[in-house]
Amino acid sequence: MKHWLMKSEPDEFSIDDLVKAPRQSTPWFGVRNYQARNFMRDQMRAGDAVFFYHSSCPEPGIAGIAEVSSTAYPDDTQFDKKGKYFDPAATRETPRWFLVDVKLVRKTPLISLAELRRHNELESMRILQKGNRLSITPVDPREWNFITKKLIKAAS
DNA sequence: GCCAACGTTGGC
DNA sequence: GCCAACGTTGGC
Repeated sequence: MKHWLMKSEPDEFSIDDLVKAPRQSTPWFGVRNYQARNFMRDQMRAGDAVFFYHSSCPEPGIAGIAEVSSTAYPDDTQFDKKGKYFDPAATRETPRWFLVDVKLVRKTPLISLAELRRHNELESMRILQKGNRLSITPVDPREWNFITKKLIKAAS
């Protein structure tokens, strides 16, 4: 089982939206970056663990734990001519963009970006590197354990 | 709103 | 294949 961090802007889709979603699950639509797509398409498996991260907001940070709940399949929004995720180069026969379903495990107290930066154990996390913009990144198991067993526990 | 960092596009 | 220009991300 792998561990991941997936960013979402809470104005678009927050941890509370996931709590309220049917079956507390959502297709992770709208990813338009090849590296992030490849993680979903090639490496994610049902049962993989996910940090749900709030970005581009007043208090960025980890807002919950989720899990991958499907293998990858084409992102329907690429075919929607009216939508903002439309991709004219994509066809039903050869889709360009893929997604996985993500299901809530539990909402957690917010572990802020500032808090994450405070710990040497996490200094190599992708999310903390300067210039990092990738919306889906792998998380080292040791970092996963540190965050869940130390930070989230202490904040709960 | 600013701006640094990064990814993509397109002319050559 | 190079690289300048452009658009986007995301913290602050």
